[in-house]
Amino acid sequence: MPYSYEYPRAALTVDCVVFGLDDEELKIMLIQRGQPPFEGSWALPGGFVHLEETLEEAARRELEEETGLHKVFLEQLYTFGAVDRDPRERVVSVAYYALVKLSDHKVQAATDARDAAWFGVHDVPTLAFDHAEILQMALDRLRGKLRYQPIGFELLPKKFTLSQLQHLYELVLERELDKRNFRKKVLGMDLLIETDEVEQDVAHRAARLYRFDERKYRRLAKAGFNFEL
Amino acid sequence: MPYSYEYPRAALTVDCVVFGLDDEELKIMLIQRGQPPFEGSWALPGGFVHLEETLEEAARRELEEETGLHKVFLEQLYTFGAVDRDPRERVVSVAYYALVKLSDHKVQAATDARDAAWFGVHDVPTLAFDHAEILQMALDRLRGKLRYQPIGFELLPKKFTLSQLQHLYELVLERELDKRNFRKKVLGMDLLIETDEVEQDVAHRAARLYRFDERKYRRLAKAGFNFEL
DNA sequence: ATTCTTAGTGTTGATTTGACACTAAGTCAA
DNA sequence: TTGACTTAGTGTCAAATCAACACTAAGAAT
Repeated sequence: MPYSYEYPRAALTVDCVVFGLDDEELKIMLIQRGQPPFEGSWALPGGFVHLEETLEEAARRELEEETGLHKVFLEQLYTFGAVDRDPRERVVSVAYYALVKLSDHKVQAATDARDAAWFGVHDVPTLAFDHAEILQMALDRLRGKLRYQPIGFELLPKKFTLSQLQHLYELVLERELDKRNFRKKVLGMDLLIETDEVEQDVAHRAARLYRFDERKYRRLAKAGFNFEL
Repeated sequence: MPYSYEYPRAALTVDCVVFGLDDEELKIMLIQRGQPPFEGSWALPGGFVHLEETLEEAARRELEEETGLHKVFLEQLYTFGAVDRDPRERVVSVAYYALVKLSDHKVQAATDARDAAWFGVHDVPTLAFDHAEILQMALDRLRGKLRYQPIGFELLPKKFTLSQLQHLYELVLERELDKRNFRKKVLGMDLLIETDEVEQDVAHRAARLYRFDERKYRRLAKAGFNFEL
C-alpha cells in the first residue's frame, strides 16, 4: 500500500449519464457490473479519477474505455457525496451527463461491449449505488437545459429534419408541441442552416435537412444571448 | 502516516462563496489565509471534507468554523478539478454558494474573525488558488437563478419592503427595473404576504413590510411551478 | 390515377411585456 | 404650521409574444 496520507481520504470517481436518441425514445447507456458490490447490476459508466487528469478528462476516459464513446457533448452535473453511497468505503462521485448522436455510435455500442446496453429512460432496471438518483437529476437537468439552450442538436445527426428536432423536444419534455409554432420559433432563432439536401429513403414527401450553426451559436452565447425555446 | 491506499488519492475540499446584501452592494465574505500557500492572500472560506460528513455538512461546518455563519441558504455550485489548482498536490474542491441575511449576521462577522471580511463583489482583491474562477461562476449562477426562482429573499431580512427587494434584484442583475412593473410581477406571483407593519426610522413615507411565503413556495415548487421574474 | 403519409406554411385573438408620470404619506427645517 | 423634500404606491396603452388552429404540397406505393 504505497500511498499514505496523514488524514483519511475519500475515493473520487466520475459517473456518466449518457443520453442517446432512438427513433422512438430517449435512451441512456448502462453497463453491467462485473464485480461486487452490486455484481451483475446495471450501473452508470464511470470509474476512479486519476491524479494526472482533470475530472472531465476522467469522465471522457471512462466513457471511452467502457462504452467506446468519444468526442461527445459532456457537461458536469452534480457531485454526490452521501456518506454511505458506496458500501465499501467513502466514495465521492462527480457526475457528468453526455449527449451522443446515436446514429453515429450505434455500431460501437452494439459490437464493443457485451456488458453495455441502451435502455429507454422509462424502462431502466434497478441501478447500483445511488445511480437512480443521479439519473433522475440528469433528466431534470436535460429538460431544464433544453428549454433555454440549443443543446438538443447534440442528440441528432449532423443533418436533420425539423420534424426530427421537434420529435426530440417532445420526447425530452414529455409533451406535444405545435408544429407551426415550433418551426417558427426554432427558425426564428436563426441558428439553423438550410442545406440543399432532403432526407432519403422515406416513403413519403422527403423533408429538408438542416444543420446547426455551431459557430454562430458560440458567438452569440458568449455575448450572453438567450435561446429560450 | 497512518492512512494508506493502493492508488494515490486527491484531497477533497469544499469552498463556499458567501453572498450578503449590504444597503449599497452585493458582498462576499473572504478570509485571509494564515498559512502557505498563498499566505496572507484572501480566499474563499473552505476546507477538507471529513470522511463521516456529507459534502454539504462539510461546507456548513467550515462556514461555521471560519466565519461563524450557520443556518444559511446553501447550494452546490460546481466541482473544480484542474490538476494544478493547488500547488502542493492534487486537490479537488466542491464549491457551494451561500446566501445570508447580512442584517442578521453583521455582528458576528465583525467580532468573530479578524481574518474574515466582506468585500463588494466589484471590489474583490486577488484571490488564492482558482477562487476567482469559482467566484465568477457563483455570480453567474446567482444571476441566472434569481431570474426564475424566488431565491433573493434569502438575502433580505424576514420582513422587507418591495423597494428593498427591487433594489436587490437591481444589484444582482446589474440593471434597473421599472418600479411598477416589478411590483406588479412580484405581487402577481402571490408569494408575498403583506404584514400590518411598516418600516421604521426612515425620513420619509414608510413602506409596507412583506414576508416571503416559504411554505407556499415549497408546495408550488414541488408541483413544478415556474417563478420567472 | 388514386391513395397514403408526412412536409410545409399564416392568421388571429389572447396574453404578456415594457414604457411611462403622477398623487400620497410622512419627515424635516424654516 | 407650512412648505419642501423624499420615497411609497398606483394604471394605461401600445407592442411583442404566444397559443390555437387546418389546409395544400410533394413524393411513394399500389
